[in-house]
Amino acid sequence: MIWVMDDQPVALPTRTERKERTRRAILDAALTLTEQSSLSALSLRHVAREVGIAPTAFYRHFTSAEDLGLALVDESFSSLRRTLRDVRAAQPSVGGVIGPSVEVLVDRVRADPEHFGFISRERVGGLPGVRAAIRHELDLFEAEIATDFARLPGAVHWSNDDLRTSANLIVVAMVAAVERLLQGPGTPAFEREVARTTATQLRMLSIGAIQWRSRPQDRGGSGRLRAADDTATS
Amino acid sequence: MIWVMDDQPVALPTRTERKERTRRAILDAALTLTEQSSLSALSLRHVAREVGIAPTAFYRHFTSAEDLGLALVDESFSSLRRTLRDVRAAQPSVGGVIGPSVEVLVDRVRADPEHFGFISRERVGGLPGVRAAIRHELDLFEAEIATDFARLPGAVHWSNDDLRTSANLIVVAMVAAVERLLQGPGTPAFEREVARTTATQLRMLSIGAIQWRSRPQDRGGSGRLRAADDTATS
DNA sequence: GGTGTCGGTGGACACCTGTCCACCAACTGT
DNA sequence: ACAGTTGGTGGACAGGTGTCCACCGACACC
Repeated sequence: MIWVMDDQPVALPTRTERKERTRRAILDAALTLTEQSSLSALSLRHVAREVGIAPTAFYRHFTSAEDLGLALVDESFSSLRRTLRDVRAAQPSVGGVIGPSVEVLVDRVRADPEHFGFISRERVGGLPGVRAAIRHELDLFEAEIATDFARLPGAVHWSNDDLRTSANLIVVAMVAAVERLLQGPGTPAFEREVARTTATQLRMLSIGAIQWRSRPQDRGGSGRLRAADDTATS
Repeated sequence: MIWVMDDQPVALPTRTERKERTRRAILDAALTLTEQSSLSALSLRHVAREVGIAPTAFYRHFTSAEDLGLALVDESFSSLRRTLRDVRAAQPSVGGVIGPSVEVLVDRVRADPEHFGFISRERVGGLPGVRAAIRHELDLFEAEIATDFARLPGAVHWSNDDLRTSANLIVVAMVAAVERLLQGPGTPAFEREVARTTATQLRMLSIGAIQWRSRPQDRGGSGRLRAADDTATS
């Protein structure tokens, strides 16, 4: 590998710097190469060719494709996790946090579609270890949302089960929003439409969750199915 | 290929029957072989070996792997579509349809996890044609649910946008339920837990959707973001 | 009863795959 | 200044891949 800048060889950076650089190049190459397929179908030789190194040099950085995948999962979530935590911390109310959260999510997806595409693809059907890592991250996120709910005034009477159940659907809706963003056209109008739809869904859900939990017979999370199935009609 | 039954050669079935039989065998083999990976990573030779035919014989039945995938999509949805339609037709109310629908879904997934696994894996990141076919099926389903909503008394005032938005989240929640069923342990207790959670989510959502739509300022689906973001708090 | 259709065969083609190995050159710490 | 660590090389290996081709033999139809 030759290091040039402005067509002139530059002072060679330190060894660890160079290693970090090729590591990044491998991660980026893997990200672009899995754009149209999945990590399990990723060819190690393709990555090497894209990066410009010999195939075996890959093993100097990652022990396996799964190892690479785990690094990508970590990378993908770290920035989003931080950003969303900031947003939620700045907003005291559930209703107030929905708009900004969705906006942040849409912004992040636009800024870095490769990482989100990778996550949404490997979330199902990828290598088991990678899949588990993604599920763990989403579970953490779900738990954080449930904690937010629990902090609301009057939340002391809500069961943990129902907290997790509603938080789960929120995460599911956000994942679905990301998938819609990635599969649809990248136009600003489409992004706005998805943001609007998702925000509406989350608001519907929080309204319903609050009404639902305020029913006395549902406190305690006993697991019993509701006797009256048609409470939501008319 | 040799046709035997009870260790005795039987009367050979007609040619079209035999063709249909190997076609089925190919579909089944593809289904079991993609269980751990994705269709795009499916080896045509593996399928042939599993079925017990020469690799090239595959082309007598399908022109490509994508062709095979489309057949599997069709197969996967046809039975579920029929069953769910029957359930919804038999129940006049939204709340009343939730329990049976979830039960039917769980039953179908238990009865045929391979097909549902295939769908949930190929829904994202698979071959583009297959992905599009799955999305189309889910869109149809979403439209049917929206139509059901529209038939409810008082629904004339609801905007089409909001109908689709809530129907979309219902489909999303059901897809997520299927994924949870497939990734978790197949125990009856777990299945009951998922069914209970999903039913709760759908009920929360329908309650919220009804409350949401009854607000005058939200009729018409103009696309304007709500001015008051914290309507759902306290 | 003869003829043509058709599901299936098996070999060959050119290419791609992950991983092992010995080797190298240059950066690093002493 | 030297020895050791280390990122990267390139060839070789034993397989695996999709697809083309000529060919076969039995069922289907006139």
